[in-house]
Amino acid sequence: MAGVPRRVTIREVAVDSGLSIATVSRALTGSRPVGPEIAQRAQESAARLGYRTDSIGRSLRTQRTNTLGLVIPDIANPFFPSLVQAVERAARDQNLSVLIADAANDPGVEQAALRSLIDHRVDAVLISPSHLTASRAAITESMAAVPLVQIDRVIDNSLPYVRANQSRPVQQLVSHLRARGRRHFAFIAQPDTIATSFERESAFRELMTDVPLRVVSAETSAGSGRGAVRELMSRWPEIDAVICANDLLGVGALRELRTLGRAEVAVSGYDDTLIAEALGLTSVRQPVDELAVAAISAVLTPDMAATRRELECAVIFRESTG
Amino acid sequence: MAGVPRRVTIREVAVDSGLSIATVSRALTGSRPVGPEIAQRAQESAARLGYRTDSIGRSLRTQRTNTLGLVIPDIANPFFPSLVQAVERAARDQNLSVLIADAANDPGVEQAALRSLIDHRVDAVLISPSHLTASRAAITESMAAVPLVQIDRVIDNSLPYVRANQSRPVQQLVSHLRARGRRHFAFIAQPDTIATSFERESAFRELMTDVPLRVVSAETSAGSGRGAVRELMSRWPEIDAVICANDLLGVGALRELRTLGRAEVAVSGYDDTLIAEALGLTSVRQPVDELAVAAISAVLTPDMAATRRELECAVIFRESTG
DNA sequence: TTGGGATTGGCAAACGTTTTCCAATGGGTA
DNA sequence: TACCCATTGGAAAACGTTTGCCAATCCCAA
Repeated sequence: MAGVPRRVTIREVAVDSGLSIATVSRALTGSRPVGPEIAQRAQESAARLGYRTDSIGRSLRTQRTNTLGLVIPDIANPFFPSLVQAVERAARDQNLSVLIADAANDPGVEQAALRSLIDHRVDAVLISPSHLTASRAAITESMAAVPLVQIDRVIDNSLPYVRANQSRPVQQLVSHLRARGRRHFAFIAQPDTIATSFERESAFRELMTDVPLRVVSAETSAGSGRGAVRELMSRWPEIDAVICANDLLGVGALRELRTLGRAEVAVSGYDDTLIAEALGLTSVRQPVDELAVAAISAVLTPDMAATRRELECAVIFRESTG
Repeated sequence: MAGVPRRVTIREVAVDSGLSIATVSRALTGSRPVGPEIAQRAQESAARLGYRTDSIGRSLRTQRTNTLGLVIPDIANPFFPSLVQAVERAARDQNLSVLIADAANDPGVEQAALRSLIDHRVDAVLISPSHLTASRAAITESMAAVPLVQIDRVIDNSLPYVRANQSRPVQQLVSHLRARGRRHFAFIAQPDTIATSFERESAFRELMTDVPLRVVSAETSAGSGRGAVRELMSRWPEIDAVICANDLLGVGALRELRTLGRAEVAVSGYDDTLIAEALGLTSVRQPVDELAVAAISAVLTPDMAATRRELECAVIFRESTG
């Protein structure tokens, strides 16, 4: 194949244009005014030679990479691609690139990922921690080396974060369903080491202080959702509404209820992924774009230490809740 | 917050250990043998001071970044997160990082993404092109600057690629269904500007040369899949098997068939995403891990020009096909 | 004893850029 | 006319690393 051709350097542009390297740099970056005729000469040469600033050279000098690190707990969880997309969009608006690292739900991998990002000299890190407690060490370690903000999942309130309120949507769901006559609620939870899930479950528990509490735990998969529903319905056949900690569990619940001939039971999911829309599953949409924008601006401001933002979700009602 | 502390440089390690910079470098990278006692001194100093090699300095000198660019057409398409994951795993094994760029199904964005990756001096690029024809220009442009290989979707056979055979699974599906008594097949296609979809559709068409051909086009969404099913069933009520170009369409088809009271019709999807498993939808699993490994090794070998690999998929049969 | 080769430490030169100085020019004011 | 200041071009010094060269040392063989 071609074999990659040597890149054009700023020195060659300088020679070609008869200007000094410094002047060419200034003409191209606008870091200081240059005479109009000079500027044009520099730009023309650069264009003709096909010069593109070498980001490595620039980074070495400026000590900035214009790159953001984003650590997500599990890209296979369909919520996170949408977060990735949002962060990429928001980053592009600031002329930043995004280095994505997947923790594969493993705090060990997460720690390695953080170190790798720091080694790559990212300017800042956004992280959605994989584990409520086990992620802490790596995060505090990282904060010594790079500005960092928790996004979506937050495991430490004393550190910067940008989050969405997870309890209000649960309240809205329950009151909406009560208004429509549902009385016997159940909740299918994920492991409570997932920060957001923990908050969703807590919100549900608080709403149930005066009535029987029906909660079962599940793993993050549709199969697990089905098993959870079987358990719920056999223990409490009176159940008429099931709130799930995410969409995948919701899908499993929906399917198993149909199998059991209890399709009249209301079901809701969480995260409003494609699946929810595809199946008419009521779900909760997180404001990913706003989260991304807020997180990036947070992590770039100097007084970032003060940054704590909480945004609101929107409940999307669909057929699964009648 | 802390304000990021200045990083420890190799010079400080040299001073601390009483060795020269060159020797420290060699002791740490192993680029040339050093005496055992010297090596230990260097390593101890580095460890004590918390030295981490600055990748920018290294990259400037070596002209390598140990970073791979991965351009995907649409991260919201649930197949691609699994590809991303596979590429990340394979890259980690080679001590490479992955810079992910999402083309948002837009060749314009895709071109910008490629340029951005090249500006970031990635060592190589893997790309799953967003458009059968419109992606061409940006790709050939990029190949002049960086080794590149098409992964999964291939739009130009004359350029390096690592792909999965898309027609064989369709053949297997059809013959499996025929063996089980299905006779009247239909296909729900995606836009034929998607390379893999185009191949799936072509395979189906070839199988139908002796029998009526029933194909409708749809967009990549469950809603569109439902509409497609309505159209199919009203035109050809005899249909007893629907093959869909991806899982999302399959979900839509499944749902609409149930609505129409035609749940006995067999349905298959493609890509074997979480959704397929959740709903018991027969689907086709692509060998993402093998694709990733092959693509990376391809793009790193010098005689990459010769690289053309084709791997095989596996059909995963589930309830939706009886 | 001496010569030669292998081993290994260090100096200094890159890699490509931005930016700090300095100098030169020109214009405006006294 | 003389002086000062603002403007803008250029030389050179970083940024942190790897590596080509040279030199020193050591060991072995003749």
